[in-house]
Amino acid sequence: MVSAQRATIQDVAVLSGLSICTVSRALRNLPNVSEKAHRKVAEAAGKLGYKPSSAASRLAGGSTGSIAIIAPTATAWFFAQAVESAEEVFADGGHDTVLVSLRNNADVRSRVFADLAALRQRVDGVLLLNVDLDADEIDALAGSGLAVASVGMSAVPWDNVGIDDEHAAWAATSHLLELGHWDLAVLSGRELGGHSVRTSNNRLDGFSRALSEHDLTVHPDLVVNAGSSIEGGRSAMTELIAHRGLPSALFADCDEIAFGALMALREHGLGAPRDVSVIGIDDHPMSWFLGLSTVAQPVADQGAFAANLLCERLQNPEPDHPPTNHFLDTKLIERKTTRRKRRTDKNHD
Amino acid sequence: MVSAQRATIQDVAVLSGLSICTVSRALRNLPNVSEKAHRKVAEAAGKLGYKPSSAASRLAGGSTGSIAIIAPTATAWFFAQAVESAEEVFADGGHDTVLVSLRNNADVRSRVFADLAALRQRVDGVLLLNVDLDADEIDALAGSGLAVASVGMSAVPWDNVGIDDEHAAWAATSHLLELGHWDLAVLSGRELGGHSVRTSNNRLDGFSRALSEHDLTVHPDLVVNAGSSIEGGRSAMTELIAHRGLPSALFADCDEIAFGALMALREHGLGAPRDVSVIGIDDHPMSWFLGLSTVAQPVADQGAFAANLLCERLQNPEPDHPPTNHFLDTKLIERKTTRRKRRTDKNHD
DNA sequence: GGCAAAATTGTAAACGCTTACAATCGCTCG
DNA sequence: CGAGCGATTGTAAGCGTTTACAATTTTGCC
Repeated sequence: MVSAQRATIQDVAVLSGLSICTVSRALRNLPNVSEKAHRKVAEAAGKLGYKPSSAASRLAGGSTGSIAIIAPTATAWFFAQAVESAEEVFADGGHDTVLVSLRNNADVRSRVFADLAALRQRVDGVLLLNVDLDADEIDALAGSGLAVASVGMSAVPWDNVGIDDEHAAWAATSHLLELGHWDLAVLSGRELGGHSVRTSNNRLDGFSRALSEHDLTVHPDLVVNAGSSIEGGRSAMTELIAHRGLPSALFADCDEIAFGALMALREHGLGAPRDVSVIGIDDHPMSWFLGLSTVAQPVADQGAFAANLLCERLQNPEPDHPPTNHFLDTKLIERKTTRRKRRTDKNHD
Repeated sequence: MVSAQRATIQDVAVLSGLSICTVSRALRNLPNVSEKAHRKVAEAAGKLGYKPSSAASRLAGGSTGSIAIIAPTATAWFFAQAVESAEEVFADGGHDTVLVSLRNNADVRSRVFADLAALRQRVDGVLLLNVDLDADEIDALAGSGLAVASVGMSAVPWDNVGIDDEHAAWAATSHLLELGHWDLAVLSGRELGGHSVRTSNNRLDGFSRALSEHDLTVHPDLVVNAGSSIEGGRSAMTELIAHRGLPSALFADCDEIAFGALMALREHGLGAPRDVSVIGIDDHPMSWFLGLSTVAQPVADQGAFAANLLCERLQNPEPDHPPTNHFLDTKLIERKTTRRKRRTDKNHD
């Protein structure tokens, strides 16, 4: 079957008794190929174990056979999950996935978006994970000829899937508020190495809304940037304690930040919920163990869903049905790091 | 500078007043190009913002400009770290990185290794992360024309970097033994979806050696497979407790497994070190917080180091200096989940 | 049965690069 | 001063696809 040398479309053409051109069309399911030709080509290709050369295809203007996943970082739990699930979908669809980590670095990010033509040359599409693009970048991407889908974005001219971040944060914050806490701090992940994170901004909005519904306003001293990692949460919490003192309750942008915050508390001889109530978002596998209250979100589903959307667009590029936006459900999980504020709780002023 | 249309080598040739061929050679630093030609080409290329088309290059037999990272899974902490650090090195070296997750799945794995020619067509090299290859696969890879480097392998005909897994496990186990524990169980990650994991096998060896140095032997009932995740550790521990009862101490193949084990203990109303001493390997960011004793290893360094080795091989393929094998240091960190066995400790038989 | 239109198939020219091989250049040396 | 040689540069033939466009076959209808 499979010879030492890779079979080319030429071989398939000869074996099937058709021209290269017809073979090419049959292989890509283009119209104007007879049933019979289709069969012959399929058979010949199968017999030869033929796989098209993505290099040649790409060079001639066809598809590249690969898709880029662009993520702010690859190490955070959320991204690792989303990347893996998307990679699986891509692989099953016959696409290679090229991983582009922005490494929380503004330079890297601008370099990537500065030369979309270069990217276009190497991949057919892009899956964006929680990258906060400005209007120009959105336009550039949309007009680049690349198929695009995203996770955790909004108001973008392509398919998107995510959760309602504003709502999730609102739910988490409201939970705190309903427990009687009013001196709330946020450990936000909205800024990461010079570029902002869409979801975190939305979560911050949800946080403010919950506050204002209780006639409270968010005090700048009480929102501190924490990156999006355990370490980030730890140092942000340390900073918060040092500069501002302990709040009554804490909303962490994601569970990993919350973990870091819990660590910092422990380092100060403090704990949740005794000294502060703490809530996160994610439902990381460790959260149950730590008793962390959180808002659960389906992460792998988001990655896979968006990846599927992208694959579909790639398969039939014609039908210009408008971009869709999907929200997956989240759920408040009350565990042990949040509790009703007591009169005896320490609290300044 | 940069026109709407991408500059081709042709454009550079015209602008520099040289032939395409000379430009091509100059760009790739091949011999037999005069100093002057070099300068002219560099200048023209710079002015045009020229970037070679990887598709064309690849098709014509040149490099593809990308490197594959093959990992058993992309979600485990170790792999996410290693992938990110390697990706950074590759990106800085001008390579795209295509991520191939074996998804803990034997089928996926054999599909990948069955058609290395296909892979060769799409990437210049491969970075293997803890994939346990059999002799045939090693030969196939080594003879595929792909540049190869690996993390966590050994006895392979290409550059490798890792830690001394056998020693790390020996150190962890010896620590347990020295604390007076002799009824030891292992939560091993050596089998993952039908293919084995090199490092875990080595760690198991280290475990046995430590045991035999104390005139103990490993009992089959006491090594249970745990995959390589928190969930895996949790269910493995649950199984261990159910089928065999609590051991005196536990060596977990990695910290995540240990986390899972701690969870399972908690679910049974048990805890470490009160009811079992537990130690892992990694020094995951959460380990400090949980007081997990462990053997720390530098993960990002391993990924970056191996990636650099691979890039170097790619840059000058000629010098056939033999493959190198690098061991990075590990360090036993004694925290709170391990303690001296007491006479009052529960223990069957 | 014959003709136009529609459907199918084939021809050949890109796509942008690498690389044998040929051509040229500049020297050295007898 | 010219042959001869090595260093440099150029020519042109691929690499394996895609895709206008042309050629051919089939189909529908009168």
